[in-house]
Amino acid sequence: MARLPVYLRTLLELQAESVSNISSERLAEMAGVNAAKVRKDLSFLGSYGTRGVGYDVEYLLFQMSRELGLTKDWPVVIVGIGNLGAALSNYGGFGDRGYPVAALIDADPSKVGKVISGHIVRHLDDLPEIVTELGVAIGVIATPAETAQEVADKLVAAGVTSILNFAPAVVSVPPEASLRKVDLSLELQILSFYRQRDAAGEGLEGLDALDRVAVQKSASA
Amino acid sequence: MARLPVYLRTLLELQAESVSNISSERLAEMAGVNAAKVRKDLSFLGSYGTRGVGYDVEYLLFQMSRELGLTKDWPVVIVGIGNLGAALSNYGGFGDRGYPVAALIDADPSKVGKVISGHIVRHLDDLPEIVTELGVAIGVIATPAETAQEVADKLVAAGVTSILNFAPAVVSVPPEASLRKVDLSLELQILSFYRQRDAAGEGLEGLDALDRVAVQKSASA
DNA sequence: GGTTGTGAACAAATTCACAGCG
DNA sequence: CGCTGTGAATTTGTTCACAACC
Repeated sequence: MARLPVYLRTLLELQAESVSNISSERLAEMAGVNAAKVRKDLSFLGSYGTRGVGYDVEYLLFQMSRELGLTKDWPVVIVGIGNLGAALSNYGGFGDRGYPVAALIDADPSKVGKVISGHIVRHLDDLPEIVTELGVAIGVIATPAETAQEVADKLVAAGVTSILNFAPAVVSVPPEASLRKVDLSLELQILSFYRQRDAAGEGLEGLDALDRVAVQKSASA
Repeated sequence: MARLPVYLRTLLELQAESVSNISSERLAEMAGVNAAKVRKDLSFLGSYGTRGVGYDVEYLLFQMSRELGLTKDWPVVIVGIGNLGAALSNYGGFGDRGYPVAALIDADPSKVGKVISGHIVRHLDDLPEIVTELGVAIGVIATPAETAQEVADKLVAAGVTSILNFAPAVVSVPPEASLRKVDLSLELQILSFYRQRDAAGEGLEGLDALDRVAVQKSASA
């Protein structure tokens, strides 16, 4: 369930504020969803709430972290050290949250050996050894679109079955692997599409109330 | 419709290969979706196909670009020049696709005035003037979670009604604005969740066939 | 013959609404 | 009495299947 991480984040905020107990209603409000949905989603993990009272923040966090596999680190390898790859390797948000960058990979010999954000760039051919040595769990594809599928295949062959794809291309993986994608220009195109619609109608005629609610939904989940 | 940009990208590939005509079946295969869905989605734009023949790539591209608002540039302002903000400003993918970075903004006086990726960082207080001067259409939030809502409010107040949020926080905007979000750690958490499930079952018991198909779906759309 | 466009059938996701429990 | 957990109702999204058309 793609919404669990959102609840997790909200619960962490509550914990930081020393809130010990929370109702589905308040949690829903903070997470920006419907209360019934929160209860359905949480009941998927088991019955961790107390009727008439709500959910114990601490206990729910524990159960959820366990379920989300956050009790251990998941080393990440970034393939494709162009602008975006270099940017991601320098982005602290991964390591802080249990996804340390274990290695940087590129196929371009002129990049191999360079040090970027404290990591030596290694060659794509060494991928199998790197994965084994460093226990890589997740592969991030930041290559141009043309090579994305090839890199995905090599990641899977090397035993990396969780892949996050930033390349603007349709990539497919065998059923034993999981793939998620983030396409930045695609997000911008969707935004300018809605913007265009709004402007065209000089108001909101082009978009009905339901569409407008949809606009506010997550770009990803 | 969040799938239109995917079709657009596919059509651009076809155009590059000088393919002049395409059936919904082939287009569906390339875009990784069902053929009926392609036809439904495209018919939403109008009747641009020819029965027994297919769709004219060039003509469909023209109509789609118009619909997606890609006939003009949409200047982008990036707010929050930390690791991620700096990374995004240096990422060429925006400008290349019609979303030039018009300005960089931060609230930290020690960052204001610095030159990053060829842009002078300006102060958040100057946002209204910057938006008007440079015709900013889209705001990208790359601040910490705590300030994301405040920045969104200021963007909307300054007249920026299309916002892409990278901060790991729930941000709400008034109905006249559109918001999409990209949360990188959230994507990783979802991936490690699936990975955990796979490992737990030592096979695929924890996940049925339908779930596995869902795993391969887009992380965003 | 081949392919679109679309109503009808189906499936999934969301929301409602309330019984059951603390 | 309040809030969870969940079956039923509703809405939304997808896929099927075929008539209409080139």
